[in-house]
Amino acid sequence: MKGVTIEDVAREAGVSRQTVSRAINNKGEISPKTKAKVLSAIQKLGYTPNLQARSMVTQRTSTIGLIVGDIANPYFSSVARGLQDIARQHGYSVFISNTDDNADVEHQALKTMAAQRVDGIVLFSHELAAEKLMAFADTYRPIVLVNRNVQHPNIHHMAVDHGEGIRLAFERLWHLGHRNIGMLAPYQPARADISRRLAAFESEMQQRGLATTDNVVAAQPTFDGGYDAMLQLLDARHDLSAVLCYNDRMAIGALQACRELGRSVPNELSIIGFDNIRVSSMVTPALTTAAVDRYEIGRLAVEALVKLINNPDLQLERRIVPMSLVERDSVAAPAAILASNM
Amino acid sequence: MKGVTIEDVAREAGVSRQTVSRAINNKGEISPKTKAKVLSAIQKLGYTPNLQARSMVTQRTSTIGLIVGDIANPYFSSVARGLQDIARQHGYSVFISNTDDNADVEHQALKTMAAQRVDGIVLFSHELAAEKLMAFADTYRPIVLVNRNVQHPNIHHMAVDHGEGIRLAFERLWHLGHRNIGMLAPYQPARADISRRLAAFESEMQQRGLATTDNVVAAQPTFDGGYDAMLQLLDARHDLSAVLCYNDRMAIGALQACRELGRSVPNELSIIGFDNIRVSSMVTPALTTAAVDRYEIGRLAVEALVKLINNPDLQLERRIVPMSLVERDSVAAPAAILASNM
DNA sequence: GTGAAAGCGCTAACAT
DNA sequence: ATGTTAGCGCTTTCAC
Repeated sequence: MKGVTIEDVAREAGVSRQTVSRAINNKGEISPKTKAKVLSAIQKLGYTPNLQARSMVTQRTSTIGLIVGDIANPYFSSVARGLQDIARQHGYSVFISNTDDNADVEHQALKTMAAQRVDGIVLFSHELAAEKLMAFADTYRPIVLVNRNVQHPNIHHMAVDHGEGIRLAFERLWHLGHRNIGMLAPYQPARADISRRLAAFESEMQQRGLATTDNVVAAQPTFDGGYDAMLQLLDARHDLSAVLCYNDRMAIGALQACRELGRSVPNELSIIGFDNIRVSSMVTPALTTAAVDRYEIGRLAVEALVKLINNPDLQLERRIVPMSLVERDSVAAPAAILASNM
Repeated sequence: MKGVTIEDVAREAGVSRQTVSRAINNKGEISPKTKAKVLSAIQKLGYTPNLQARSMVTQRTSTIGLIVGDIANPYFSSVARGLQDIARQHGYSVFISNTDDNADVEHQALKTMAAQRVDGIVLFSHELAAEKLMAFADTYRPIVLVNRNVQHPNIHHMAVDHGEGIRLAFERLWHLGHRNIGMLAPYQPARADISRRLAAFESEMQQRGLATTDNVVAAQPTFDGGYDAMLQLLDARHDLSAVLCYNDRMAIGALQACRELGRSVPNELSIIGFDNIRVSSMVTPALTTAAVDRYEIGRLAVEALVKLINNPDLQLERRIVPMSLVERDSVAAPAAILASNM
């Protein structure tokens, strides 16, 4: 443990503590000569300012908190990376806490962040009751809440536009000439991300005067779910030329089903996933998929947070994180079109 | 921002600050009645102790630092999760910092941790010069250094035994009856993990009187490297019944090569990877692979650290993290043996 | 341009 | 069993 304090530096340099403080923080008037003297004393003694002590008086800790479900989840770890990079650029260190989407743990994590007096919090929380969250926000500094809506002056919002991902995917298919498009998705109206993706699909279809009977199959959002649903869908609708999937795991299951059925992807059938998980680029054919830039989520969140820390009264617009379509090898023009071009 | 201090609580409860402190920390004598009074005042005011202020006097911050190459790397994010879970059990919050394996950034991260006065650091560092690391350790508290050896009283060690992973894999193959075993690995003597895995393989072979000519092929540690190397290896040695790979990516490339060659895995050929990356369980056949429990690395690291924080003079033995063989579907008894059993 | 005094919120040590 | 005093390391305010 190092015991070098500002006092030691002051003595070494033959000045007062305040002068050392000025040299460190580039604040107030100080002669270049004195400053150099102080800096060399700091160097000599290996002094590192004690941020805890500083924060006692400035009421700022230069720390922020990130609360996620599970940092081992690649989604969150990418968000964390983006957040940390930008936080560091702004001079903040970051505390990370995992909740496993448990309400009590979420609450506990918030309290721990408060005890550490972090300057702001980026929060992924689905479980904590809105009133508890609001009660916490009453007593605390800015919070950036992601993918959830709880109105409070200290809570600012960021969200992924799930519908946009589906729209991008749909438009790509439409543009290529697909007219018989199906979708594989779980049926859970309570889950916002699921219902939004599904609603976006139905809305795209209806806008183009396409019927949505028989071309949506519900299943678990897993590899097996996608596999089973795909068999079922192709059985009901032989004419389908493209299938959208709620997530990549289902899409990869669907790919497997096509392989076993001998339906070539993308030549006979185009498949699009959602999320861009790691495996998506490794399956054959590599999966085209709609995705958010997760690093970008972290970046945007911390930039909003820093603004709010520096200006607590600011009211930021709900920020929508853009999505994009990662184009790989599971999508092509429908076979009919290809044939007519020959 | 909440302004409730211990003073406010004391006034509300009609006691002194010290009594409040005692109630919070369960230290010293305090009558149950007073304690209850204080606790209810805390509740009423929504008081949260200021850890920064506490740490000023206790010289403990209840924080630890984790410095890794990249938290978005699933390896590190699993380590981080294990570390955070156990840290929380011990009452520590954790700062995480990424270095991208850059020496300057590693140094910077250490300095930031020092400025935050973390009580201890778990460090993954390959690049920072040993002398700079030692100079830092001179001035600081306990450091647990993973997979690297820098002798210093404040630095304690933990390492993955790469050789053990290969030994486990080799023994499994041997036990099944394999006698013609090859290996795919990069050739980079400077990288400790590579040379240890290779050395372990050669040592296992020699111990059993097996020649190691022609059955090791060097290649990049990638999917393509594994693919190419496998073609080369099978061309040179038609009799091979099993192949060990430096990592899973090479192994998955090797799997692909076998598929194209029409050599069935595991019936004609057994393949074992190393690391247990996510995809390993998703390829066909699912890959048998040697792996460290990454969560366990985090757990062990923080437990060592906590011991050291509580007893700075302790000198801990270098801790070896156990490996295990994750058995899936890419390994079977050699074809010859299966045939003779029919 | 520099220094002295005050105080951030808390606990250790001593007093009562 | 409870209160008082002092001080952790720093910056802010106000003198000089």
